[in-house]
Amino acid sequence: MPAVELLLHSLSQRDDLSDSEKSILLRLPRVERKFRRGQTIVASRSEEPFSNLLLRGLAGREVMLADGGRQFTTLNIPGDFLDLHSFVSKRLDHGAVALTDCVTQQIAHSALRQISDQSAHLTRLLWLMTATEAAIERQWIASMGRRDALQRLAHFFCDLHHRLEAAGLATEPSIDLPLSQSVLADMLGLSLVHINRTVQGLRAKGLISWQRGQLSIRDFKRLSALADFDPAYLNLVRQPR
Amino acid sequence: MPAVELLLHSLSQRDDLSDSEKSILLRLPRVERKFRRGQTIVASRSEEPFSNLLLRGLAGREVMLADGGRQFTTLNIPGDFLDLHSFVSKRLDHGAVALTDCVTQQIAHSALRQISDQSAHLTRLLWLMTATEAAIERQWIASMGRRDALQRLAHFFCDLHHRLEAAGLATEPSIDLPLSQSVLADMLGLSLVHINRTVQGLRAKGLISWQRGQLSIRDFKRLSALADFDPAYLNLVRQPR
DNA sequence: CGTAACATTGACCCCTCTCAAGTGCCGTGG
DNA sequence: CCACGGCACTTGAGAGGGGTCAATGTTACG
Repeated sequence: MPAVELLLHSLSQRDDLSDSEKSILLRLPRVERKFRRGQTIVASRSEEPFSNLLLRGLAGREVMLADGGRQFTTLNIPGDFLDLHSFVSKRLDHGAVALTDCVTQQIAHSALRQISDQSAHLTRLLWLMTATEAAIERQWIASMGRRDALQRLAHFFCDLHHRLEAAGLATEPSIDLPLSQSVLADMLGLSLVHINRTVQGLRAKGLISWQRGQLSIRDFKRLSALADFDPAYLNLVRQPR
Repeated sequence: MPAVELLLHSLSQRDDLSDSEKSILLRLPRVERKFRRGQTIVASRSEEPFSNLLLRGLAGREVMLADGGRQFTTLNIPGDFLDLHSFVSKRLDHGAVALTDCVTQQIAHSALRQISDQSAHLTRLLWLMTATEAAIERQWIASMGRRDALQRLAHFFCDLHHRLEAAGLATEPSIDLPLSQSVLADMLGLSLVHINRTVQGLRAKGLISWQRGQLSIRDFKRLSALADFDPAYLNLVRQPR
């Protein structure tokens, strides 16, 4: 499925799109690019004249600290923009890294600018995308501040599963998660060793299994309860915006 | 200074505004409301038909956890919208609380809708405001994940001072910060006791003093270095958007 | 001058980190 | 077909940053 249809799917879940709006999106000029795992998709502080829509793979927004520490602020899935906000902020406050092999489509800011000038409604929906990402990141803050390692990991898995499901990429309780534990550590602000023990903790409780890049959620109810997870922040409600 | 002029000031720092754009902002209908310290300004999950622009006081965005834990995700200062994103997301993913006595101006979503339909440029600038807030929150994540208590507090003070300065509310190295340490603890994801010891740590190093609600930054250079602080994420650059 | 809210201190504990080894898997080359 | 290296995962032991509990100062204010 081409990335723009993923985008269309994602927007359609939040509001109705007219035929002309759909065709504006489908006719968006875009340039496809491939990245190997570990490659930087957009460098921190760069000022590119386009935004990247993720078509395949998983990517992360990373903030590097002076002492070499790394912290991811989001895990992006197909259908997400990695840096839609650079359309308005121009300069990126973080880097975007391919966590698996990735395919993106670059959409020129000039094209987004045309949408912005011509369709107020589409503009609001794109704005909504950045707002939803901000809401996800806010939950992330709550996790880092007030949830211990077990709850934090549980919340991460719940969030990810819900988003993949909404994107139509997780029909079953099982999802593709080909990430190393060291990446997970930098997502959740924990050490590699402790992530390992925490994953084992969730396995021991019978809440998940995770092997060879396949994550299965064995008991969604108990996992959500442990994580104090409530998907309301994902704005998955279709209504006029 | 009326809140809308604070808003105008804030937008003007990021791009030039035409006279007609200024007058659209200045003519925005708005309703002033006062809140006492501790009052909820907007309840979590509420769906209000307006957004709140903070005119005076300090407010926080709070996420409550099931176990009674509280985590703030942002400290808002005068000129900030507390919930501009509710214009597009409709339902709020967090609460907004008055941390001191506050005055806000409520701006109806219908009025924002008119701006959105009539001025693509102003819409992009409002969008930029939410994007900048998201960038601030991303730094918050990096802090919670990878900075220890001392660095985290230092980063918080640097961020706050820069934002107040940009808003024209901190001409000197000294700023009003009438917050209790218990609020700070919930901002930074630390315990009250540890915040107390950390504040004393910064004082002992001669980096700050903080008494009777007055925070003085004694050595900005060393404080920034300690915190690994770089204000680029605040988007304080005037350029076409 | 009594009370409430906030700041400070001490003692002890535990969650998570760091350091250091060891294991298992897989692709490559001999 | 096996040896080898690399990478990710796992495990153990010890240390420390930060948490909790509880008491004591301090300040503001009615």
